[in-house]
Amino acid sequence: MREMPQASDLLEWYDAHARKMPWRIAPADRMRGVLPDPYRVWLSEIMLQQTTVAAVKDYFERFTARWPTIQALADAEDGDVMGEWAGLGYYARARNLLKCARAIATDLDGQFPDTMEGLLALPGIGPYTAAAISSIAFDQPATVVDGNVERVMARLFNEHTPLPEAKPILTDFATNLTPQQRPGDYAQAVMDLGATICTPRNPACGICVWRSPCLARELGTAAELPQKTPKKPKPIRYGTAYIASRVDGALLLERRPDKGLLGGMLGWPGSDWTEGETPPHAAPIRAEWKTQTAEARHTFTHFHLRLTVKTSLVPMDREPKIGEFLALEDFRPSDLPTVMRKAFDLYRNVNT
DNA sequence: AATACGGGGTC
DNA sequence: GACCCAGTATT
Repeated sequence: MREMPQASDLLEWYDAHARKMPWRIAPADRMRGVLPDPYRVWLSEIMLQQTTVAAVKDYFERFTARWPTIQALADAEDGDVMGEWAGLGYYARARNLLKCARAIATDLDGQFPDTMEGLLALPGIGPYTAAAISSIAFDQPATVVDGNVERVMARLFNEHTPLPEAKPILTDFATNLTPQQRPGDYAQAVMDLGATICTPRNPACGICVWRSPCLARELGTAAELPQKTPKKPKPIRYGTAYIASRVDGALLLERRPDKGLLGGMLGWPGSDWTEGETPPHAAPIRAEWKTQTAEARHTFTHFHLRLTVKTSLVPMDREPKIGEFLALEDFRPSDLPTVMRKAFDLYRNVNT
């Protein structure tokens, strides 16, 4: 009978090597019974969906400084929250963040649910995040299964079934390893292991605490696991964005509809983005438009975009057909999603 | 079961 | 630049 990986071994490694993060309570403090604020756990876990710790850190600091409690966030203006989220991506997360904060403030007396069922009922909280909050904030033995855990389990048990088909199998492995003692630290420990030792490429098997029970390590298959079904190539879409500057410095912007790509975010008015060529469209305001030589290039989840940028200087009394002028002092490029900021950088380079 | 949905890091 | 990474909601 093969030896099984022991949660206690992983916890011992974590006690010595836990990464410091602004939302994390150190293992020594957790062992004294200190638990983190569920609000901070929730906020960090939403930000960490599909996003690295390095990318999240500054956003987390700014959010918690500006909105220290769930009630403060629930009371925030939509545009302020979307602007603070700008650049972090997957903007439905920010829309759901507000929905969730308001639901908790309004319906739940400002208290986070401490059950999986209660958490899963909230907007933006799926199986992973519910388990993360349950284990990290409430120290309940829920099993987190993110990409790190999937990779660690696939390697420990040499599971070659490709994802996403393998998900239930890997979840089952992960569930069986989850301890009743210190489940919050354990959850953070497996994810730390995946992020720092059991990495996608060049895993550091030589210094892994689970080195000896790992089947892939023994068989030399670690680097090729987990298997994944191949992804489709990204098509190229084309479009045009219009940056109109009024003589007083105000800029013509529009709030994008709450659904779909970049939903709820501020952006430059423009055409739809389609394959082959820019579709027919009208300018958002009557003006003499100058086409920038360089195009803004940006890659989204499922397509590449080549955005033509047209700019103009318009007089004070001209009314836009689309969007609103935003005073220069009210405009911060950091409120824009990245593709819109790239377009603005193009405009700025020729107007300096 | 498949698709929509960002942005950053690595090579 | 091409390629890799990774949760939730919707359909």
